[in-house]
Amino acid sequence: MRINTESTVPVYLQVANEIKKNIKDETLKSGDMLPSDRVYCEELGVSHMTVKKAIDLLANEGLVIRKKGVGTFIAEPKITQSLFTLTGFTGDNKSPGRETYSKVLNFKEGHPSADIAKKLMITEKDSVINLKRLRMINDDIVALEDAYINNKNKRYQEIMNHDFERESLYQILKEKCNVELGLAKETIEVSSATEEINMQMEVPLGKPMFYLKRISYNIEEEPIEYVESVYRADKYIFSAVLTTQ
Amino acid sequence: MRINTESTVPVYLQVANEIKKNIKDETLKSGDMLPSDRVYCEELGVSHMTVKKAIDLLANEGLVIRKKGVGTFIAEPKITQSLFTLTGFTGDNKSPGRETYSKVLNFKEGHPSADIAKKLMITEKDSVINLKRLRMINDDIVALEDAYINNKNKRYQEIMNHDFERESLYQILKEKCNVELGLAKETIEVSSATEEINMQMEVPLGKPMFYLKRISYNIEEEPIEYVESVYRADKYIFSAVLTTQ
DNA sequence: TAGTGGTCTAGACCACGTT
DNA sequence: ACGTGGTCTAGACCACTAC
Repeated sequence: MRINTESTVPVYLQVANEIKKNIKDETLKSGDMLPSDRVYCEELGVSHMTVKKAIDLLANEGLVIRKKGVGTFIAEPKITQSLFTLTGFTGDNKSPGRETYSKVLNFKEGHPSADIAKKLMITEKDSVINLKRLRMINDDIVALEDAYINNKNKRYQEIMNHDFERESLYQILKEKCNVELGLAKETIEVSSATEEINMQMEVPLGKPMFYLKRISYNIEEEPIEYVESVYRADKYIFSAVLTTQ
Repeated sequence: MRINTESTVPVYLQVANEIKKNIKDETLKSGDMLPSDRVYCEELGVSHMTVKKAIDLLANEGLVIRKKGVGTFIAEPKITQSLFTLTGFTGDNKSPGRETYSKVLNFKEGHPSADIAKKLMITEKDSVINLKRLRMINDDIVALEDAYINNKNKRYQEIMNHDFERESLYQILKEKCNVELGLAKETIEVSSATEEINMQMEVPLGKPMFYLKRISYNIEEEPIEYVESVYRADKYIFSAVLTTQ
């Protein structure tokens, strides 16, 4: 690997591109540890900050994973998840060699904020159930899901009797609450990891993340659920099937 | 604005959060110019690199726009585009006060690469039409679209007679080539701006971008078009309507 | 010419995980 | 204790834009 200091291409980009090539060539393979930042510094005659900027770029793209105090590793390929089915996380990711589970961070019944009430088309005096879960695949935290279920007239109180580390919310809604979900409206944008996300998802501050918002409706077109989710953009590819209508 | 050097929260994040607050408070409004990096340095007693890191974070989220040699400005709200309709860019963004147009970067008939041929289910000897366009909204470049149209047996040769700075590809396919599009399969991921994107879209290197890939099929389920697009993640929100099937 | 953001350095210190 | 990545500095130089 050589650096061309005459080039108009910034040094950090030249470094990033070289490492990218090695990943595509499979000179560096999934799981391999990269030489440390300091090694690159000496080898290329470049400063620490410049090497860091190069490798951080790759980390943001999900090509590489940085572990503080350990090293930098070539990442596994991204996970593809369908946007198009309402089966939720558990259903979407059931495939061999991939174990999915959840960690419940918050689970309680209460009253909605003005914002949530509006989205569920209920009042602030009605009941909602908040279920906040970390979503894991093979011990990696890949998403944080914060769901608010429209529990007007306590009709879905049954939900509180279940354990959502093991059970699927959609399945309980369907089988125990007789909810037939119709459609859902979703938005997807990119933002960077906040302090809260940094703490709870163990993701570096400022890393680009997918932010999804979804309102799910039953077949009577009544809003049942509002969810805000954050997915790791370095691990996820979303897929969708579009129609001409 | 004050910096707490005792805090475990990095200085650059404290700076970013303070500016974020000012944007949400509307102390700083859409279009306003921020104080320059150097002003923040002096005011906060912090180095250039640290201030830059803070403001770059906001730029990556699309809250702020940096213009070299000019200054940093509060951004307009993001644009929402539906994933769910196959009407394409022109159709999606037709709304009052928003003028959309395209700049053609490449438009020619030829033979596909092995990769493109496979996706269109044709051979490398068949004909494809490549149409590469910059997509603009009110003079801003918001996307780069690189489309390959399956022109096997030269059946859609008519396409070459049109001007796609003005006309819509989907409309020509429908009206002039009698193509009835059925469904399309799309994937969405996040990656960072390459050198090519930096040059053609006038976007800073390494900025997170949406990368979309789409294969569109006619109602006989024959692949008609393969498109790779790059959208500015700081300007776009995608929306979709999901069904239980 | 003056001011802006973008890149880069050489060195410092920290927090973390492994040994 | 050692090596890792993460943060920060003080200063340098560049390319770009506006005046």
